[in-house]
Amino acid sequence: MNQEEKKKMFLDIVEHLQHMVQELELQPGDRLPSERVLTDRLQVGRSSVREALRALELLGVIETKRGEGTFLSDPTKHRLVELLAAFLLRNPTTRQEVSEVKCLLESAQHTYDPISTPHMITSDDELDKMDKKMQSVDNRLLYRIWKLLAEYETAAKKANHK
Amino acid sequence: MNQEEKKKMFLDIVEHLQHMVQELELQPGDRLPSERVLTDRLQVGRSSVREALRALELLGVIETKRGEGTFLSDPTKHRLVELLAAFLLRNPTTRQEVSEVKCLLESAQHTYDPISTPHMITSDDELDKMDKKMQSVDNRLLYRIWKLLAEYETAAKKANHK
DNA sequence: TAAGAAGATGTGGTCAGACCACTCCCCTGA
DNA sequence: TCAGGGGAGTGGTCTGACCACATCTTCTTA
Repeated sequence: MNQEEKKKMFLDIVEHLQHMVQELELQPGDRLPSERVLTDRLQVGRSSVREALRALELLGVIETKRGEGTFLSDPTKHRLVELLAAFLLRNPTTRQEVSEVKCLLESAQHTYDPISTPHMITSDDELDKMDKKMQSVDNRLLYRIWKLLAEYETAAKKANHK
Repeated sequence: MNQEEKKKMFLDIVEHLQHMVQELELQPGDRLPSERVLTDRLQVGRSSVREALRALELLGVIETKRGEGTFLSDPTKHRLVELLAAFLLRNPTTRQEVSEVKCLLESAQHTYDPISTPHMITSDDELDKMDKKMQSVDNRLLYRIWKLLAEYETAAKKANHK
């Protein structure tokens, strides 16, 4: 049956906030409704609202200032990198791998060219092939980072087409 | 003065949990202490503990089962991408940066050579210069990933010398 | 004796209320 | 005019109280 109904409150609230940001077209720096207002509007306990807000804060999606309120934060301040690290570096990662990826990034300072976007991947099939190629490179860390970025790019593309 | 002290409780707890996982070498599927035990052990309110746990749950780091407990989940199942995507997608700069770094990593499949580790950085001074260079590349994501790896590398080196 | 029922215990889920610390703004009085 | 005080609003935290659910224990009964 519909055992899907039993979603957790704080997840509902996270979704609700996502929609709110989208529909009101809130910009970075804009203020969100206060915790008490949300509590009242959503008819849930304040603790549930806070659990949702704190989760988003950990992501770096929002910022809170005591005595002032909750604000949508600058998208460039997301914590993708730090959180990434917490996950990826927890897996067995050799220093060798870290050094290699680091050197690879350093090479960018010479070749960097924002204009050229060589060979954009378009089809799922193509993405699959690239995945296999990347996976075959003997550096798990490299692959994991790439994979994550690829997923992110895919998600971005979908949202854009919409 | 040290106004840095005023870190938020739930962030402290998140860190504490990260360390706990690391030091006890908990594996995916292992159970974490119950909310009440953590409350007692850390001498904080249960609500603060829950805010930290819910944040980690949103990330997919942990899973909770009512009546049973809180468990460390499979790191590959994190929900970083969907979550961040929902909020950050509309920022063209972010998207651009993701694509660029991804392409850069893809270039590795041709040039990859595990043996050559060109020009290992050794001194702090050298690291500083490289930092400035990387920072000047017009891609914040690239810089942040590099920075993180550099820090990791440094930490690993120290731990090794010790 | 063995199977089932009932209770005890422990866990996460949620809510309500109470303070605290801080920021902002308006209003008063010198 | 302007410096100061105080109220109102906001996030930060703690406590206690339930509920729903899972597991283990114990007791009852066939």
